[in-house]
Amino acid sequence: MSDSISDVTIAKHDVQSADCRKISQVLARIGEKWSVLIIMMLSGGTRRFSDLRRDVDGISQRMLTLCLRGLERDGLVKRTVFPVVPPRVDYELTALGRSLCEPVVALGTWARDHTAEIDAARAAFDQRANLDGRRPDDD
Amino acid sequence: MSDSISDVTIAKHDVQSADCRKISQVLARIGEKWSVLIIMMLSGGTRRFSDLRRDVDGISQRMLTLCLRGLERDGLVKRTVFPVVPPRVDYELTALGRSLCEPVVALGTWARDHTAEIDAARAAFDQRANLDGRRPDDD
DNA sequence: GTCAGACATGAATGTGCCTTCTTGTGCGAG
DNA sequence: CTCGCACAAGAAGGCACATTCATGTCTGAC
Repeated sequence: MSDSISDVTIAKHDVQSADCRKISQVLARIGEKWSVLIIMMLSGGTRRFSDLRRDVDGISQRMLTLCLRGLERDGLVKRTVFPVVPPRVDYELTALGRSLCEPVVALGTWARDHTAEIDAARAAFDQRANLDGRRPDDD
Repeated sequence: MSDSISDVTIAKHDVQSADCRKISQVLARIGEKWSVLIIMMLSGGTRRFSDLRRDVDGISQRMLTLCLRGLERDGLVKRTVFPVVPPRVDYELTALGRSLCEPVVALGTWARDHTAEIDAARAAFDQRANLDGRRPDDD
């Protein structure tokens, strides 16, 4: 195994996996618990903090703040502070954020269409694991 | 706020957010660190454990095992054990797993195309945060 | 007997998201 | 003065994924 062959192989592979790793990072971010909910809500237009808070079932003020901050940091969301009292803060998707909606919707469509299959697979897997009392085998 | 209006509003909203939550769960799963790498590798055809181990830079035997088991449980991957010594175990995408590749690739394309923007947004956000020594404002 | 190969798993630890609870800010109303 | 409003943030703890290290399994070769 000469260095030149090893370099070529690794270099080629790195290019591929660098893409995959970036995918993975993006997925990890938008896969955070509240991200998609919030992105999809903002896809309908600018919303103020309290609107979002009320409409996202189960989210706390704290989590909403954190999530919005993360999305803002990624450039997906724009935050607008109004110099009024009581304070008012609006959030809207940026162009980047809006461009993310399509692939997210596509993935969401896939998830919705295949939920039953995934759940069934999990149930079957767990049943096989329980029956065997160990790792299920295919032999 | 009568019960009927409240019920209608909540019911309608739950339907939407139930979808979003399922999306979020799926995203969280495939957003796990190694999932996409492994899915995309298997998209090229059946691979044996040790092949995957060698080709995924940085993954340990342990993490590969765990990740593959998770994907198998979700029905995305099929595991085939050969009754030979030394042991041989092959993994391949199921039809479900293959159907996932398209949306994942679409999202990956988006991520690759917008990496620079996200990175720039992050840098800008962090710089604003540092300059202000506090929460950046848009006023 | 030991060792190797290929894969799976147990145990302990680290990390980061998630959550709850609490406090802070800046004004106006009473 | 206290309280309310709308939003942001600090502190502490929980939980699950990720990691490292070690061990286990089943055979064949030596």
